Amino acid sequence: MERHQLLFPRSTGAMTPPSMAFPFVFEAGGGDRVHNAGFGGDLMGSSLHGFLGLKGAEAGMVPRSNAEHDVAPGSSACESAEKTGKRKGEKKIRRPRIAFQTRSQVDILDDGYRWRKYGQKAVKNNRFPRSYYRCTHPGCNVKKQVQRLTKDDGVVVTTYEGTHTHPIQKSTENFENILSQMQIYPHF
DNA sequence: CGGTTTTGACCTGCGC
DNA sequence: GCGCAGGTCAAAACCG
Repeated sequence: MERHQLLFPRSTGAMTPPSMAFPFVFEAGGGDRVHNAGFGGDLMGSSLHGFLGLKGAEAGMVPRSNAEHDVAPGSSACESAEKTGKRKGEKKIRRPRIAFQTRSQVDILDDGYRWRKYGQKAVKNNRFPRSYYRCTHPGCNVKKQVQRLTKDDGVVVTTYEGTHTHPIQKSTENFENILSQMQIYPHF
């Protein structure tokens, strides 16, 4: 698999079938600098309603078998507990996840939220480590994973998990440029 | 000095 | 049951 799948969880309540997933690649700034891109804000209200909002979404999981050796969503999310001190005995909470690719020289695209890195891990079948970030806003448990593709180190896969419970924290006007350059691949 | 990053250890789920 | 791989914690280091 080359392209990562972007999942738009629907409100149907049914598990989103893999066929609904489509790769989602946008390229920004000719691959030069992307770090001023920002999500959220107007984005949610216009072009991609619910992109990071994911209101009421539930599914968004890709079956492990579908992901094979690919990055992000295949990783079956152990994300077990909410890490409030204990890890065991809690049920699995599956949050909506969105994964997409960007072509960028930098790993971190600035989506307008503040993120704190809490881990980095080498993953199999990938030369590049995966980085784990959490939204620093109090009470907001949104996480994201960032990983560069082995096959194309110009491509960064970002996986968002969860819903921001607060407004975006800084201007996202740059991101609209990204959106306008966004490329959606209807098949993969 | 407060917030962020780094990094090794630890925990959990899954496949064999 | 065991080992592997992925995800998270937490202390120390780093930086503005």
